[in-house]
Amino acid sequence: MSKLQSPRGTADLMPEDMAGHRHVIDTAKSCAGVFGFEEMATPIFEFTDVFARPLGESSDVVTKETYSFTDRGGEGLTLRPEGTAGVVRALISAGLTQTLPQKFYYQGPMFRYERPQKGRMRQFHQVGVELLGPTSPMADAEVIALGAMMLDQLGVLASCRLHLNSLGDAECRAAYRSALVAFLSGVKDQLSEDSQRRLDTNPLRILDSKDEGDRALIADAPLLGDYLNEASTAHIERVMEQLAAAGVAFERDPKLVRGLDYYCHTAFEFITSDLGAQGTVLGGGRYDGLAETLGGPNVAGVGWAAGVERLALLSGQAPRLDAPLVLIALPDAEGQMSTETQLFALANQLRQRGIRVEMPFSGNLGKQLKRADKLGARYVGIFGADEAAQKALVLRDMQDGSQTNLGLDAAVDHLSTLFQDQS
RNA sequence: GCGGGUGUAGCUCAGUUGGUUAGAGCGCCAGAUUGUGGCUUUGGAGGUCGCCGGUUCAAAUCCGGUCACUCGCCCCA
Repeated sequence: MSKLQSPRGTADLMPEDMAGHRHVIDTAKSCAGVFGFEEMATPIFEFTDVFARPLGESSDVVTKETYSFTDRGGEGLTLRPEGTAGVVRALISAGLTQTLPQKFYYQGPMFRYERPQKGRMRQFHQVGVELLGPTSPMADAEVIALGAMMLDQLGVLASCRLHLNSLGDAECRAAYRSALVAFLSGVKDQLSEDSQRRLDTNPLRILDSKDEGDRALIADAPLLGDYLNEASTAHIERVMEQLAAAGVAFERDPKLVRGLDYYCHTAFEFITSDLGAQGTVLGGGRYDGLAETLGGPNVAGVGWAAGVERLALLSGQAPRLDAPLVLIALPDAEGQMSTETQLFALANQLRQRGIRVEMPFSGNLGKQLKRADKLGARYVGIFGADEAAQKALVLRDMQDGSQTNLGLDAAVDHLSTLFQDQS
């Protein structure tokens, strides 16, 4: 086994992996397009503040999961751990806050310093969408419907459940938070070690604890739903109504809390049971305060991100290259390889018409036919001394072994139609 | 950062109570077949047994450490 390895938590995308990856990205992009989301990209690193401020100084993502460094000019930079903050920053930078709404789709690598396990890497990839401007619940519903369509087209929706919750606006979220902290502080001694720590850093997260003891305590805790004000209740009800109308199945999950500070109102996750502990396949929510936190104007927003690796693991087979035409050159009458040069010219003409053509680089006829078989070729063209004399190409059908002669003049047109019919 | 599991050929894996030259299947290369693939058959290449140290006459095997991968916790896509 070689000692040469990529750094921990990173992985090469070899062709078979890349096919699955590409399939997810292409599907996401085409679904986004139907909803009017156009692709954009932001830098892979930003000034550290871009992530530190909106994500919450104390959030785990910022305190222990970022790849941060100082560059040669002394700037504090951070490899992006998620996409939303960068997109909103770009919106503000470009002055697009004057021309709302804006709908963006993006895709690319993200970086989090974590212990890797299945479906969790230090460099991983996300596809995401952001809908900026509208405060309407329909924006939430639109974004969720888009996510559901993408998952459906990838064949993973059926094994996912959509969990939906409202975190309320800033006002009722704060009220609930203090009520929860008050309750939990009373039983602090009985909480798990992790949850005692979370009481300070992210108390809402305790609702989602996997510790048995915690779960029992939480059963009596105040519910977020009881603290929602009228506006917040109306908002989430409207979202649920529209999702139902669009045929998107969901379940209200009062314990769903997202880890990043900037979320408000609608929060949602599509969760699968097929990926061990890393069940969240797509997650997002509304983040109305984010733009202001970054120092921009007040711009509402809602969006989600989905893990490309996780989706690729779930969605199975992805399209690969078409079966090729294999052209085999044999020595001409003088024992030279002028045949190869003629075939190369033919290959190029066919390639210009979009046909995949392979010419083995060496080997006798037997070897090259074997190679053609491995490449999955249905048709093989053979061209040697006899064929050169007749100005013809032997076309072999690998399925039944039959062979026909094809005049060189007609070869390009004939093979073009043959391969177009095939696909 | 914390716990569990696993490291033997390119891949999937055997390898007995420690014993002499470490195996199989698949894959790869070549011959049988110098202009005809798949099937068959014969042969071949490919291994610091993750790494370092220890115990022993003797270590892939036992012990310690370390690294990597993996599963779970934390957190999240």
